Amino acid sequence: MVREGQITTRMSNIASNIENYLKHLLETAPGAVILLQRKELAALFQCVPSQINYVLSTRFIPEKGYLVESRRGGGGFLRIRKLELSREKAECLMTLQRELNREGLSLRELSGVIGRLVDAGLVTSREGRIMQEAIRPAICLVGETAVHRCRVAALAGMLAILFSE
Amino acid sequence: MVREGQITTRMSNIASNIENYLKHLLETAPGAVILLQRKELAALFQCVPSQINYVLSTRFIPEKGYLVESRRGGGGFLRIRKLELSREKAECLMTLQRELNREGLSLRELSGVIGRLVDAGLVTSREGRIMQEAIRPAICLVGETAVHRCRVAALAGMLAILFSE
DNA sequence: TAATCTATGGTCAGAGAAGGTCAAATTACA
DNA sequence: TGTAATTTGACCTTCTCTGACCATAGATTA
Repeated sequence: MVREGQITTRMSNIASNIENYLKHLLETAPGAVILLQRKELAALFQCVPSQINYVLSTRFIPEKGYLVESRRGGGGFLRIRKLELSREKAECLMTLQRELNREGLSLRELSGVIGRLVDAGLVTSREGRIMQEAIRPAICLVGETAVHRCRVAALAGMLAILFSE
Repeated sequence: MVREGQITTRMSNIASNIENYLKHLLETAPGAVILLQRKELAALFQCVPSQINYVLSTRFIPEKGYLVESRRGGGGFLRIRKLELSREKAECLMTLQRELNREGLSLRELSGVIGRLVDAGLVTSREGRIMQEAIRPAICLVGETAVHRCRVAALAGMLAILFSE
């Protein structure tokens, strides 16, 4: 459980080097967006490509204010975006997301987070319903294709909300 | 994931280049209809003719609001039309929802459905971004099993979207 | 008119080009 | 020394590109 500012010793592992490199790129990038290729980045740091995924999945997550998109196949890419948030918003977001990562968080509690956003006027009630639908547990999500099925179910539910108005 | 039209930068591949070219033509074409020949387009982009079919069948599909007609033989042609979908007609999209459970539906296709809703004015662009985030494959699911993490990741991503505005 | 020729576009399977996932092995740290 | 973070590679999925072969429309000719 490493927190910024507590690190006194080494930063000399590949993951941190890549992290720093990407953050530097993001700082100087117009729009705080960078576009790159996994294998090139891996080649640059002389590591296996999956190392890049490790870095992205541990350092460039929404909780930390980053959004990552990607595409496979020829012309594939990774796009990393740094969200530019005001101080208050960033803090509020942090708080909420810290809450999300607590262990054993129930669906009801997730749902509660959305409810509070609506109450606070940060999210319209319609947006709130869309989000509720997105996290509603879809029945029959057994097996390995669970994640994709989860997405399909979420989208189907969101469509239902949208069309019910 | 990637929603066409929101992309600001992209890795270059032939398919995307052709896609952009055609969309540009469509934007400036009276009646949102263009008429062209497969082999000429292929020659323009220095690719095999079937590449054109690939682009048409992956990017200019009804789900994304395009209609393609063609004719073979001498004087053959391709006609591509961008459909104007009125809000009233949007109930057609209900069919899409029925098709969401079709096997082999890719994330891009799911994403395309959302894009279509935005285009149709059924969904605000902000709502669209929320929804895109909800179906994006959580890149932070490494080594975890899955569905609940997926929901948490989706909500985290949606929060990030909401706070970035 | 029927047969044939020629100019198009269509289909499909396979190769190639990315990125994604998982779990075991290793390393760093408290 | 035990736990968490990192590193790696085998294997998977998705997207793109190509070419051989197919189908059709219109023009030409017998």
